[in-house]
Amino acid sequence: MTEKTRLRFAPSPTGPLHIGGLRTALFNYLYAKKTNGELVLRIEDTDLARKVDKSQEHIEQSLAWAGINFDESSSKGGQSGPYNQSERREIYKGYVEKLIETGWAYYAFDKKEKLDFHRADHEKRGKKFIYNAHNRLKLDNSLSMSDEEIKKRIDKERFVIRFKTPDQQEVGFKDIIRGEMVVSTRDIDDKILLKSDGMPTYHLANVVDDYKMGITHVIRGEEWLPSLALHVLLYRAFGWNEPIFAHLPLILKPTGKGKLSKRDGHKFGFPVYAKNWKDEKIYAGFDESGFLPEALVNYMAFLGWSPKDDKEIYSMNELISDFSLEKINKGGAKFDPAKLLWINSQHIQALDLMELVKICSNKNQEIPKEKLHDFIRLIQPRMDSVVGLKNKFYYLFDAPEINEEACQKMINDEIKKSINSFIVMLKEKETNDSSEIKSLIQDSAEKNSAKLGKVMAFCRLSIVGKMEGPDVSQMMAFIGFEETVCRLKKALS
RNA sequence: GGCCCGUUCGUCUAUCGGCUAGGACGCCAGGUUUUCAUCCUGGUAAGAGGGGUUCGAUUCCCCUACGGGCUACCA
Repeated sequence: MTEKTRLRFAPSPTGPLHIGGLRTALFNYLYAKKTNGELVLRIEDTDLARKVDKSQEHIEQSLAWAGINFDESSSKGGQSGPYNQSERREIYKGYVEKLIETGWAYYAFDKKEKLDFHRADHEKRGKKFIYNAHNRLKLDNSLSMSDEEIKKRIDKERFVIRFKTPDQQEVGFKDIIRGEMVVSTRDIDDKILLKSDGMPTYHLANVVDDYKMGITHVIRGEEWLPSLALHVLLYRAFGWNEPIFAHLPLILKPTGKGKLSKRDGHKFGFPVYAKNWKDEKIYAGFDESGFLPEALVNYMAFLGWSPKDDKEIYSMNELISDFSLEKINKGGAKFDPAKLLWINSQHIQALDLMELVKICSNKNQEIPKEKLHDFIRLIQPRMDSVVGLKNKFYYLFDAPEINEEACQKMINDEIKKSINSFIVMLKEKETNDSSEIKSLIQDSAEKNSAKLGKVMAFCRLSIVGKMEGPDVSQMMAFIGFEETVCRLKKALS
């Protein structure tokens, strides 16, 4: 029983990797690491028509950015390859033939139009057309044909291979998150296993690959729960032990209801992708929007999972050590951009200054390199994003517009005198040292019997244009005494 | 429509029959900083509804409501 755990993340390359997929990948990664197991990246590209160029690349880059590393994948190699399902046709073909031999599958020649008609017709009468024991003998398949006829037809006709769902049977199985479940085969149809283009459907490919790749735990989204019974039946038809299943709750839209979709990010004004995705438009990624990968990972882990205690700010390694499948909950979780931002700010605050400077350096090219270090030191406590810094703290680079009304309101004779004497002292001293500047302000306020708080406030208004920003004397030191004098004079006039 | 899954403060969640229902984000108020932010302290606010089971139900069971997922030669 000391079998090594093996997990997999198996996205389909039909577009960019969004946060739901990333969260599934993360939970697989966390559990694999937690149990000293292995993680496989498998690409489920069996639908040629829906395959999107650059998608696989985007998926791999996103995962790498988030710090989710794989032991085996198409780019990394491994013992269980190939890792793209499109390269595994022969494997599936072999297994599906076994199913035919053992009577678990059969050929079907039904035309799509005919099936569509049955479905529409049933719906009209308030019924549900289901292709299984209920009516399969009335349809165009190999179940009522001689071997000879079957051979003849598969030689010249397009066909699919369907699973022969057992009749009226209760299938029992277990999901780690939901517990025991029972489904009647009456409600399961004879799913297509092999499509007419020779490609497997998800159900077949998934089961075969999970078996062939030695997967011990399948952690995937809740949207797969309805087909779990089918998958279990497939394992049993092959005579294989099924892995342990865990179906994760869905990530929902922040407002209203429903599964968070790819378009929602655009609609609500926050990213849903790890990294930018370009097609006709550019869809923002968390990376390019100023989120730290550790922060996103931290937030995602809390969407559907919680630790034993109240700790909330986690590094990846801490997540690994505290993670457990048992603490995953059942209900869907709404995506909350405000909380993500807070977690991001917490991770930024915890960062070493040099490291933060390095990160910001790449993402804020418009800020002169020689100023970056002092700038970041100044603003770190009020950062919640690592991009758009110059825009947010523009007054540290360019003189802001003077708010005359506010200046008028605030000023009086004592303050005016204090500021003037401060200007004189500053010009004389020519200092850019913040503590020296601070004592100059104090001196000038004292000499003119002005309240230091008021003088400070007026300085702030002059430097920033409004009542925000870092410490006054530190800002003055940053913009330099000449610029400081200039802004103060402007505010006085 | 059918099948499946779910439902605790606005949001993420704790509670595994004893609850004055705890924490975090957000919001509000105060404090620290003779300035701003960080930070600290406090406040706000919840177990969908109805039946059972039980000495006792947020917790277990049933029904209803609501939400979601699936229902393709998509994954």
